[in-house]
Amino acid sequence: MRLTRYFLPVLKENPAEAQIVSHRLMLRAGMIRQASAGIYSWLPLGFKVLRNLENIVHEEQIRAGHIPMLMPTLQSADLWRESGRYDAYGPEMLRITDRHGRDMLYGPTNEELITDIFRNSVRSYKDLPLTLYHIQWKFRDEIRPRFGVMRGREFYMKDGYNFDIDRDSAIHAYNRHMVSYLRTYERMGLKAIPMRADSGPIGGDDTHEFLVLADTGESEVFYDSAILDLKLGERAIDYDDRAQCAAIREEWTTPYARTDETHDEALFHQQVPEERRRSSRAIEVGQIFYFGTKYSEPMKATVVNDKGEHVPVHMGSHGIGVSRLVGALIEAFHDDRGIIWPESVTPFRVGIVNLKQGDSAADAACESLYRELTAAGLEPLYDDREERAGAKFATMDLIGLPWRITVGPRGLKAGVVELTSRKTGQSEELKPADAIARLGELYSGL
RNA sequence: CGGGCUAUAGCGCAGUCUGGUAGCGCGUUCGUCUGGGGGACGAGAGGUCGCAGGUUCGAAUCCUGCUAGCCCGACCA
Repeated sequence: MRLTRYFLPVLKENPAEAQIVSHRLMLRAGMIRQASAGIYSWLPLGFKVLRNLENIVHEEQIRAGHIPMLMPTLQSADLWRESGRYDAYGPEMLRITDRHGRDMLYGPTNEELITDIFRNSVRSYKDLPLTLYHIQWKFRDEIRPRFGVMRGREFYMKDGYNFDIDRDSAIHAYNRHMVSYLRTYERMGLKAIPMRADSGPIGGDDTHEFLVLADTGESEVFYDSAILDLKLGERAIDYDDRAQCAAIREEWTTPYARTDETHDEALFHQQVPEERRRSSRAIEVGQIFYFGTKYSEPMKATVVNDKGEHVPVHMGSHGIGVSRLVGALIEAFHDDRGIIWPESVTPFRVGIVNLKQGDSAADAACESLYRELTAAGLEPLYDDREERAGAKFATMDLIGLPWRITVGPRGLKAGVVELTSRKTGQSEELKPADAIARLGELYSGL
């Protein structure tokens, strides 16, 4: 993409309403604009990041054997009356009446709808296990939206629902989700810690939240620093292997890690030596639940088991806040000049800065780099504006592309361009072809 | 929902107390010079002063009502 043909309305000054760094940077980098309280338009740059995150989530869900679908944002109140949550959910649920006077709602979550779909189509235990998910906009009419997309009223969320014949099988689904979530966050470059949590209005017995440590987080957390060393890395995972998934859950949930809701100071001291005790702020980016037959019983979602008996299915639900993750990533990866995207989620893989627009050698070198990077799938953003070097650098630093190729007459005389890491600020001078090859290596596997 | 605050050009703000030609910085447009970290000079464009009503010869400014947004708290992916 050429910057002169893109839509990137960056701001030099901080908008007054933005208090925390991710909100400020998303506004300044032209990623979002507020439409009303807690509701945002996603401008092209922000939309690209959102899509990248969504793709990672899809890939990891599908890898775990979960099946994508799409449910509507608007739902009928009838199903919610059936589960008893129409009244229980309270004013946080946005209620709407259609022209016929029917009660509708903008879905804050989808347990009822998915359970309805399931019970109308699945009859036999032979169709289980089944995990369906979708990524869809949700609306929760928060009392006080804030922090930009981290705490919006409208938000984009992956929510999935597993249906299993018995508790053991549903617990495997729970463990499998934990593993796939760990992998998802790891791919985004994030360290997300599963913590024992409260189940809240969704209800259930077993639940973990995934938290990313950040000073601006809304939750207070307590954990054993040893958990920070855990990594899935490249290990082969068989999502059908119950023992392996259970072992990974064990590995990640053995070290003490709890939110303030479930924190037990005495237990914390008993289990964790003082030098490894940590407390911090953190951002919740996902949660998994096992809730057994809480919805299947009232909504009569049953299957026939191998003995010919009708039994309610065991369910769980699992969510990843995709739009919130954009904010969480920025909270985790930024400096005083702007955002620093991990390679796996960056909106463009490399920025090309032409230091002297209009200089025939510089222009030609940039055009050729632009063509070749594009052809190599290394999606570049070419700053071809008539701006001075400083302004171009400032823009690149702000929007946070991990790599930058700087092209100027001075270097071109020696036949080199400069490849710079946004993260470290370190540069190396390379021939253009070598810079492209180097970027190919840096992005291999992504 | 309790407490605090804000609303004036795309963004950041002054002007409101004490009513009288709507301003500044950044951005933006055109031109010239510049050219390796938000450059300089010159010339422009851009505003129903959140909305409605009232007081007044005259309202961004005073009065009344409303709306929207932000911050702290309780609540939440």
